[in-house]
Amino acid sequence: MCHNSASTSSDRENFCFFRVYLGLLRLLLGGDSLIYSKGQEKKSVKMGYICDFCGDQRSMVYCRSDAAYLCLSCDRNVHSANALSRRHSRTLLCERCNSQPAFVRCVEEKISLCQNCDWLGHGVSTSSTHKRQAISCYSGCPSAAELSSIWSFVLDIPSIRESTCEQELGLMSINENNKSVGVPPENGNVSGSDQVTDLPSLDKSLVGTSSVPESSSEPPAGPANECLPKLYCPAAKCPALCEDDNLYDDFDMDEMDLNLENYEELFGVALSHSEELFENGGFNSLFGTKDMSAGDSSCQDAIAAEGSSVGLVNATQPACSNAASADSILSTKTEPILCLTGRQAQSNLSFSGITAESSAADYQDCGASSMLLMGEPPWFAPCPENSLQSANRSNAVLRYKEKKKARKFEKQVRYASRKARADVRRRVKGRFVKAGDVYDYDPLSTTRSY
DNA sequence: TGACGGGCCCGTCCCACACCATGGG
DNA sequence: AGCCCATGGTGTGGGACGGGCCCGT
Repeated sequence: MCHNSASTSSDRENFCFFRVYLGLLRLLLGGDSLIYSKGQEKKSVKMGYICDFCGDQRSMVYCRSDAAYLCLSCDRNVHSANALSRRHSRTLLCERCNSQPAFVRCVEEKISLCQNCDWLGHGVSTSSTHKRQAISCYSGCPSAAELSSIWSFVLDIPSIRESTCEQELGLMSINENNKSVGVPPENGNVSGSDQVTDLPSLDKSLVGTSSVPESSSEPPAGPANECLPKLYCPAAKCPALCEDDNLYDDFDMDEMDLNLENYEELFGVALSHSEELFENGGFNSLFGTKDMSAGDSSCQDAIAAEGSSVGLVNATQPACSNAASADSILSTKTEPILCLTGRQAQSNLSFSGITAESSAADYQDCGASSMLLMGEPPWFAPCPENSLQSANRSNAVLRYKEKKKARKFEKQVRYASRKARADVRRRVKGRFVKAGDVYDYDPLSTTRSY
């Protein structure tokens, strides 16, 4: 049942705005429960939020940008409205509390859990040894099958498996990047992307470091790397983003802004084919010009800033981190599929695959997330402030603003002959005058006829 | 009575646009 | 043969912005 399948595109766009407004109301009124009627609140407590859009189905995913709880059908419907809504990062809802975004999936219990529920369920019991997978965010309008490609367990979830709105698949494309956080194949037998049983390196990796040797210019070998083949970008292929710490100097905003044409290609074709481009080495073309230009200038700036801050860490990881940054443009936010045990690094884990120190500012600059404007949701891990990176970012913003201010939109003269004639034409108060009439400005002699 | 916040007004700055005659396309 | 339009410097209108003032709490 998909009662809103006939809703118009404008309905869906209006819904996005409505969700931002609703999210603001939620914040102002002090909690979700105040938004819902008593009956609804009761319902939400007992069986989870109902879909904010159709108000009928149980919500399955949470959209941060819209601050919306949606069933899968409405999720696709709403987020297929336009290119911007397709970029919204969504994730599964916690199957235990049904109110917060799922953070990991317990393989043993086959249940998706938010941080709190994960902590409550696995923190101090024998179940703490349960293998758990980090749950990826996604954007675009993936089908259940596509979701299963980023969440291997997705078909375990009946409501996803039974999703009935497949008719809209034509509108949808998933843009996953399967971003790796660089967990090394410690035991040498980690198969696929799932079976990592420890987290010692996770902490670092999630804040921008990488277990990949710095000197390596090739994708790190090993099974763990298999989760990022579409994302990895050799430094040589994206020098502006990867090569050195002087990222901002190489990052030419002018070029970016001058390539703002052809949005259709940017958001339509390029977006849906980002996966191909990654595979075919088109990463540079994506991030070097067109796709990055697709974002607004502040967004580009945010990307540059984040790229720089991450770039301080090492030369390889930025390729991934920048991709993760740019995924706000490419609509490709996915976490690596990791299997977690223990409690390590939990406090540093960031939702949606964005490092803690970068996510807030980036999203705010991009204007993409109403959640950020309204304050972090309670499940959002606290962001340890890195003063150095903040300074770098501030400097980058300043440089960008200076550059933008100094930018000259030089007029393209199509007819040089006309320009030559205009350059010698006499004027009165800037206006051309007839030949022989009095003038107050002669470009050739600066004399006046009166 | 002083402090504070919000609303209103005014001055300044900035930007976009119209205006003009002419001649090449 | 005739129409269209691009060309550049200046004036002008309107919006943005900030500071000051007033009023209510």
